[in-house]
Amino acid sequence: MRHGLDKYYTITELTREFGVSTRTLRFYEDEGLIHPERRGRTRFFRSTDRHLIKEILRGRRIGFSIAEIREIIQIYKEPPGEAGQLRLMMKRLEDKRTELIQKRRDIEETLEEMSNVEEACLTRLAEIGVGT
Amino acid sequence: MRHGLDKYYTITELTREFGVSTRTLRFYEDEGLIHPERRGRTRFFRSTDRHLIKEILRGRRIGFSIAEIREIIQIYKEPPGEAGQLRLMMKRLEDKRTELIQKRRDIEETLEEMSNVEEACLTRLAEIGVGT
DNA sequence: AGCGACATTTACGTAAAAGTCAATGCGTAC
DNA sequence: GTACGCATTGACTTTTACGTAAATGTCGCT
Repeated sequence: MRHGLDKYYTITELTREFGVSTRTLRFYEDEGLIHPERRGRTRFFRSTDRHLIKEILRGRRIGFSIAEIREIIQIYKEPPGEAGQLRLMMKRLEDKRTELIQKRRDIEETLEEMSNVEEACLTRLAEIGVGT
Repeated sequence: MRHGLDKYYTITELTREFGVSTRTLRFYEDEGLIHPERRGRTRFFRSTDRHLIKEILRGRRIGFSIAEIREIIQIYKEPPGEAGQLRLMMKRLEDKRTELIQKRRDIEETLEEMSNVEEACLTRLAEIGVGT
C-alpha cells in the first residue's frame, strides 16, 4: 500500500498552495526536513511531504527555529526508546509547553489591546468624519 | 506631577528583571524604542521605559519585528488624526489580528499534539520502566 | 591615589532563513 | 530544431537582532 497511487506534487504546485518560494522548499530539503523523490533532477513531492511542509510552516509561524522543527520531526519518525531519553524529552516538552502558553497569553493580551485601539479609531472617525 | 518622584532604574537592574543583556537595551534605545535619561553618559530608566520594555519583550515573544514594535509604540504616542490614516491603520490592525488569531490556533494545535506525545511517552515509560 | 565594579562607545561578527543571480538542463509545442 | 517555460544547482547577498571585543569613562571605597 505504501507509495501506491498517491498523488505527486511539483514544487511550484506546493509553492502556490503554501505561498512560499521554491528556494524555501529546497532549503527545507537541504536541511533534511523533507525528502521529495527525484526523477532525473526534478523533485516530486508525495502527500507525506506536503503534510510535512504544512507542519513546518506551522512551526515557523509559532516561531520555532529550523533546528527545533527538525527535532520535532525526528521525534515523530523515531520516538526514543530508552527511559532516560524519554524523561529528557518530557522535560523539554514541559519547557516548550510553558513557552507556548506564555506566548498564547501574550497574543491574547495583544488582541485585547488591539480591540481597544480599534475602538478608539472608530470613535475618532465618528468624531471627525461624520459626513465622510 | 510628571517626572516627579518616579523611581530610577539602572540598566543592570532592568537586565536582571527581564533577563536580557545590556546590549539589548542599548540596542532598543538605538532603535528609538526607549529613551532613558542621561546623567553624564550613564543611562537612567524611568518607569515608563520599564513599561515600554515589557511591551517590547512581549512583542518579541509574539514574533513582531523591531520595525513592527516601533510602529505599535508610535501609534500609542501619536494616534493618527486624519481620517485616511485612521482607515489605513484599521486595515492593518485587521491584518495583524488575522495573523495573531492564526498564530493562536497554531499554538493550540501544537499544544494538543504535545499532549498526545507526552501521553505516548508516559505509556511507553510505564511499559519499560515498571521497576525504574 | 588606586582598585574594582559597572557603564559606555565604536566597530566588527554572526546565525538563521531565506532572496537573488547566473548558468544550465529538460521537455514539448510550434 | 529551436524557442520557451519551468526546474535545478551553486554561489553570493541580505536582513534581523543582537553578541562580542577593545578601549575608556565613572563612581565609591579604602
